[in-house]
Amino acid sequence: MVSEEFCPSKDPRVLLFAQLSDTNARLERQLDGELRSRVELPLPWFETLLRLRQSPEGHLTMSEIADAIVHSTGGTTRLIDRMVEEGLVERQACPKDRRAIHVAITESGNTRFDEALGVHVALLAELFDRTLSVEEQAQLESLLRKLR
Amino acid sequence: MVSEEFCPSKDPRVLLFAQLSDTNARLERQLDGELRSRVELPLPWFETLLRLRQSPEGHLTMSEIADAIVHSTGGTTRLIDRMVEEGLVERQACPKDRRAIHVAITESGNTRFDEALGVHVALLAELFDRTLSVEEQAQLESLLRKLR
DNA sequence: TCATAATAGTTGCTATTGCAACTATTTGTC
DNA sequence: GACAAATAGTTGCAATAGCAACTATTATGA
Repeated sequence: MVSEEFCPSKDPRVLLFAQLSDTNARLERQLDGELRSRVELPLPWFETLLRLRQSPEGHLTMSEIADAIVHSTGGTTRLIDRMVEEGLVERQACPKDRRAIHVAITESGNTRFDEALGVHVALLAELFDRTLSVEEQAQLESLLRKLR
Repeated sequence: MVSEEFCPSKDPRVLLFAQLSDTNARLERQLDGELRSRVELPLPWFETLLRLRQSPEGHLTMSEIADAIVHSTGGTTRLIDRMVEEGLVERQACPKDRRAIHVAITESGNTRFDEALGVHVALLAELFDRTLSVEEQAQLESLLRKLR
């Protein structure tokens, strides 16, 4: 029995972080499960493909991917290894810097990603629209962006 | 080059989830690093101790912990194994249900947690207060709670 | 220019986690 | 009360990720 009058474990910032972490963990778990069972694409693969799609050049270096998906570079090497093996992305030489490697989506990767995106958007629409208005969603996005 | 006019990978809900996931990942990474280097307590251990502290009874069952920290029960078993080995928590028989196990913080666990909480709160204060007003922090917490 | 430092990526090793199968106990139903 | 179903927890196994050490290439600067 440790509860006291003044309890820093109930500091509003501690609770805010706990809420952020918890909400995100549940969301990611659900999305990951859905993506795996419906299109056999783990969430980290999906996120990687998403970033590649969002990139104007159509490719990213290993380090850019690592930063975008918040992985170590070592972890990213293995992740891309697996995705290459599955034929979703390919490594290309970077003409400007021979240390660097461009990772680009393949045709097959584009197809798989489109399927996955459908599942992803459908589930997000379901979850977000059920609990938050469009204005609240925008507000939440804005607050998170500030925080980052 | 895959960018098109109409691009569902820029759907506001996709961007909101990306923002949530990214913000959380960076925060967790920083907190984990800080907790490990300053008090040698990985973030999942900290979160477990936090939940135990917040619990009115002073103890939780394995399943309650698993749910609280969003882990599988198998993963939670191992996590608690390691924490027991480190002397931070202990397993106690549950008098009401012989299948269940009560996990409680030890004295040593309380001490370690208090140190960790100091580090945790300091870093959160730094990060949150630099980017968000108190009202915004409350607003963010409220939106996340709704979403969960 | 040449040496030094910084950067990009990979690899060996280890730690953590999830899933599915399993045991033990409790609950529900007839 | 007895059997089936549900629940609590653990374990074997495999997958994923991080860290530190390493190679290769590029940038810096005396």
